[in-house]
Amino acid sequence: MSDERGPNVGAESSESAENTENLDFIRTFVTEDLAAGKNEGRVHTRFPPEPNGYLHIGHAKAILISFGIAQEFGGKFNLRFDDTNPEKEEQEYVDAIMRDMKWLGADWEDRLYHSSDYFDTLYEWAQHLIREGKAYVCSLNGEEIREYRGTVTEPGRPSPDRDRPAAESLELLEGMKNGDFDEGAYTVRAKIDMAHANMLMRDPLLYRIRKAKHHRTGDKWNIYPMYDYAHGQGDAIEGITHSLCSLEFEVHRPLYDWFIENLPVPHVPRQIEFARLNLTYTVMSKRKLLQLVNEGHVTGWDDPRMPTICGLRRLGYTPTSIRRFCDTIGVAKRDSTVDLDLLKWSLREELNRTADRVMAVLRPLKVVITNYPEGQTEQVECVNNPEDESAGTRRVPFSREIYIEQDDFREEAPRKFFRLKPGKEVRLKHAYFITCDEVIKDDAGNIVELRCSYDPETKGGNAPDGRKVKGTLHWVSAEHAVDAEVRLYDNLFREPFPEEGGHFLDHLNPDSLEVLKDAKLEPGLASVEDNYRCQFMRQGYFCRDEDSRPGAPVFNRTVTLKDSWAKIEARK
RNA sequence: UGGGGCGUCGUCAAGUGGCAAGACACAUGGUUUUGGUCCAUGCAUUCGCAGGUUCGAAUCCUGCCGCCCCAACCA
Repeated sequence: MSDERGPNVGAESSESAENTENLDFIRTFVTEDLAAGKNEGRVHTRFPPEPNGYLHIGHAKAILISFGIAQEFGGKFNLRFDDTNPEKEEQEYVDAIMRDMKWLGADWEDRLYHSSDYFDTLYEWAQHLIREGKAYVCSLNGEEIREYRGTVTEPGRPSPDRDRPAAESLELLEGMKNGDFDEGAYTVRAKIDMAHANMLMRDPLLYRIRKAKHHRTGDKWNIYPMYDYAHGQGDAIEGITHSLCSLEFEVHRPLYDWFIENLPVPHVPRQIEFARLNLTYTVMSKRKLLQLVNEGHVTGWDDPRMPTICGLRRLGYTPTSIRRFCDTIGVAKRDSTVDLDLLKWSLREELNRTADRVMAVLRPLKVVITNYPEGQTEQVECVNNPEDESAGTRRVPFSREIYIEQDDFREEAPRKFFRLKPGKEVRLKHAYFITCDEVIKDDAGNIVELRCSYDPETKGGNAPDGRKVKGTLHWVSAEHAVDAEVRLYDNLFREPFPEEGGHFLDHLNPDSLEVLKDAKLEPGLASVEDNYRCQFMRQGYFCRDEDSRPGAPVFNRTVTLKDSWAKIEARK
């Protein structure tokens, strides 16, 4: 009951101490805000994607941080499409983003919003700023604006329109909205400080003229708000308490706060920035991902080699493993690049516990068991998952002719090679011990078949006389095998940092995909559904691809098993 | 260069004045009908560097070094 820490350590204080233990810096801020009584005790976050590309694993981190915090603090989580640039945004992306977020488990319930929902309010607020003398309509063109802005070391100069009377600006704004002017003729700018050390505060743009059709508002608007003028206001309107974003927006925060302070917003949100995710052996920028797709280096956004959510899903990753990964990497402010091995580990960790073990021969080598009765077939009992007894067992046919993996036989093998070699005995998983008696070769000297003999006493894989074998091989009965295509995926890039040292495309891994057309699967695999995940025993975790056709299944290798034999071999 | 950030094991990441958590990776040994899993052990006398304050510093102070972001009518 009582310990030696003294009477002051009550249940309450030790509990709160536990709760603040190991919190990342954002959760610490949220906890402090709650303790200070801010936001009426509410926690409300959001994810604000621009619908101009597909979500990738970096977005998954951001989504899971915002969604996770809302969940942990009993708060709410919104999805808001930041659709302020009609030229780049498309419905296709909107649909894909929602699909991927649902798959990840980030539930926005009925709170789906768009920045474009706020265009009317934003317009009124722009009028408000003009009336207050805090914004004006500027006639400088793009080049001039840049010129007038100055540089990081020199202050800018005021626009000649900076002191345009409010009434005149208001009228011009009305004209901009109505489409009276050409694109580029005018902009609306906040009047802040042309000498500010932060370039973003040098009279930033609120609106530009764009006579583009918007995927939601159609032709209603001829002007569209800039990111900085829309984002924080959207947060305020939705009652977002903690607006979490990546580090590059840190310099935007003074402007974010300026708008909140100078507009009649209903609520004051707080922006907090964290470091975005980088992963070894891949690239994460939308531009580069788009280039990979457009130039045909991959088959599409959902190519299993892509770090996109849909690519990872197709490769065979699970939502749970991605959540686990994001939990493991944590949240901080320092730039970092996470080892791809950690992502792979997250998947293996889950699938080791949950995936069925099945037998599949990727590169078949025929074995004839000469002393096994011709025409006989028997069913052997196989454990589905040694890590989970409740997964049960299944029966797999065994017969005189089987396939084993080419790699599992060597005519000349080192003593450490535990697999099949002439005169040696190994175990066929769940079946019998066999001994290699003869190697059959074609005219070119290629090994085309093995003649082996089995020991009928070893059924199930144990010898009554207690003799042991070092190796256990997976196999598939030739007569019963299901033919399949298997796609062996590897890292898209061969360098851990493809963006360093030359062009990233120069570091593409030419062996990122190997297609095996002649794989042999155990019969049960003929009838599984797309996306079915399992372990191909001794080889890795695989997932049935959507390219599968009746009678012609296709499997993707999601991740290999750890292979310490390969390591030993590689050392030589 | 002006401003804004950041520097703790190979990679992430705790720790915020009391004497370096954890995870991945790696290494070694054991178990094993997956060379998988699992188990055991090892892996930063040191926290970018240099001074200083202190009984005591990764944590406080000073200076320096390095890396990232900002000069789109993109987000």
